[in-house]
Amino acid sequence: MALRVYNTLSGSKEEFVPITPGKVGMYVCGVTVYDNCHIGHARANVVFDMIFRYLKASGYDVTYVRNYTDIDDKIINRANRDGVAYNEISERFIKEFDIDMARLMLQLPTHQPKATEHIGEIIALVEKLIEKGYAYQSDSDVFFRVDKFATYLKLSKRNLEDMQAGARIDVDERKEHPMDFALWKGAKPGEPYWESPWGNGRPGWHIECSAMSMKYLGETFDIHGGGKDLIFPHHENEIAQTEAATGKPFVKYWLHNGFVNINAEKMSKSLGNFFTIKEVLDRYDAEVLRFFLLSAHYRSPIDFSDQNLNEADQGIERIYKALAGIDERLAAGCPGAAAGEETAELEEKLGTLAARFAEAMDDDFNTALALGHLFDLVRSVNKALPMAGKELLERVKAEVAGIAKVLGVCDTVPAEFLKRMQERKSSALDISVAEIESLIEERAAARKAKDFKRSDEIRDLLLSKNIQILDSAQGTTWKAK
RNA sequence: GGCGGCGUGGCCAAGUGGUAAGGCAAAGGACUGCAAAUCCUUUAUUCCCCGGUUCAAAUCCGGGCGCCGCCUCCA
Repeated sequence: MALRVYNTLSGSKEEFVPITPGKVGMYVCGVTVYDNCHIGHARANVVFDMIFRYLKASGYDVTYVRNYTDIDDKIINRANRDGVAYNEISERFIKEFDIDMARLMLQLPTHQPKATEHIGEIIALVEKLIEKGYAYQSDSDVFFRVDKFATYLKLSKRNLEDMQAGARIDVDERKEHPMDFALWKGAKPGEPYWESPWGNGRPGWHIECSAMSMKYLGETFDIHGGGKDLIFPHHENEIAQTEAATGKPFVKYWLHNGFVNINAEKMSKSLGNFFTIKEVLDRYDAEVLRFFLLSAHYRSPIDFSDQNLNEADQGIERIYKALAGIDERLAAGCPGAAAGEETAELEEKLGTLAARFAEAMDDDFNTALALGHLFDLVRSVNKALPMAGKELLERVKAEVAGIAKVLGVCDTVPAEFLKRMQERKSSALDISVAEIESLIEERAAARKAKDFKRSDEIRDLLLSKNIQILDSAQGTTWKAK
C-alpha cells in the first residue's frame, strides 16, 4: 500500500518516493493578488491543502510553500485604474486571500513567500542564466533563450514549431526567438521598479517561483502543484529557467488540478463567468463548498451549480445527522445497548474503514471514493444506532475524526454544524421565528383537540414557507428546508 | 491546425481486464392521527456509437460522433 500520484511530466501514475526518506518538499503556485479570488482558486487551494494534510497524516515531514505574486502587470493596471500605489493593491488582496483561505479551513503553508521580498535571489538567478548563455539582455529587458534549452516543452509535450504555427501573440522584435520569455522587465515611466544590472525594472512572472522554490526547498524537490492552466507557459518556463541554471532536475512530481466549470465551460476572469469565493460563501456554508470540491477527483473538471451545491449540502448533512445521533445517544448513556446483526455490520465496516480510506487516498488522492466509504459507514451507523454501545460509538467517532482531519470536512461538532446550517437557512425565511412558534402552538392545541384539519393546514402553511415540522415524543420542533 | 482530456442510471460521481461503489432525487413498505426524520426495499443485464483482441472489456486496440481544455494572462 503505497501512495501513487499522477505526474504530469510522465503522463502516468507513479509510486511516490520522496527524495529524502520521510520528508516532502511541496511548492504550489499561489495567486496574483490584484482582485478577489474566485471558486477556481478555491478549488486549487483546497485540493493542495488536502494533499498537504494527507501527506502529513501519512507520516511525512512536509515543507509546504505557497507564494504570493505581489508584483505583476495586472497589479500595476489595477493600481493605475484605482489611482493608488501598486503595493496598496497587493497588500489589500493578500489580506482578502488570507481571509478567504481561512474561511475555507485551509491549514497554513510552512512558508508563504512574496515575490517582492526575493528580488535579490531573482536577480542572482537571472545573472546566472545570462552567464551560462541561457538568457540575454535586450534594451532593459532580459529574455530566456528557449531554443538553447533542449528539453523545453517536455511538461506540456509540445514542440516549438507547432506552438508558433498556432501562435496568436504579436512578435516582439527584441526577442531572438518568438517564444523567448521575459525574466526581467524594464520599468516604464511611473511603474514600480527595483534596481538591477539591467536598469530599473521588475521580475518576469515565472522567475519568482524558481527563485523562491529553490530558496525554501532546494534545487530539486518533490512536488510542484497548480492548476492545469499553469502547465504552459508558467511551469514549462519554471523548468527551463531552473534546470538551465542548476543543471539538475527541478521537480520530481508535477501535480495539476482540473478546472471549475460553469455550464461545462471553464470559469475564468476573461470569460466573465466566475463567482468569487466571497459571493459563494454568502450563499453556502464553507464546509459545504469544501465538501463539494472534494466530491470529485481533483484532476477532473467539476461543474459549479446551485443544484450541485445543494446536493453537497444534503450529502454532508446526512453525515452530520448520523454523527449528531451518536452524540445524542452517548449523552443519553446508550440505553438498551446490545450486540446484534446491526452492530456486527458496523463493527465490520469500522474495522476496514481506515484501510479503505488509505487505499482511496493512496490512489492519487481519490477523495470521491474516500467520501463514498464515509457514506457507507453512515448507513451502518444509522442502522446500528438504537442498540450500539458506548465503546463502539466512541470508536466510530475516533475513526471519522481521523478522516475528517485529512479532508477538512465533517470536522465540526455535529450539533454545532447542524445549528449553523439551520441559522443560515432560517435567516432566508420570510416569516419570523415568533410567528412560526405561535403557529406551532396553535397546531399543538388543534392536535390535542383532534382537530387534524386545522393542524394539517398549519403544517402545510409552514411547509409552503420552507419550514418543516418535526414531531417527536419530546414535542414539536421545526427546521428550515 | 497542433497537443491533451472527457462521454457511466433522472442528476452528481467512483471504477483501467473478471462480471457496475457512493451521494442526490424518485417510488413502495415500517414508523406517524397525517407528515417529517430514520430504517428496509426498489431504480444501469449495462457504461456515446461501430468494429476488433480476449475464456472474459465500462476498462485494451482501431474507426466514428459529441463535449471540454491548453496553444495569450489565468487555479
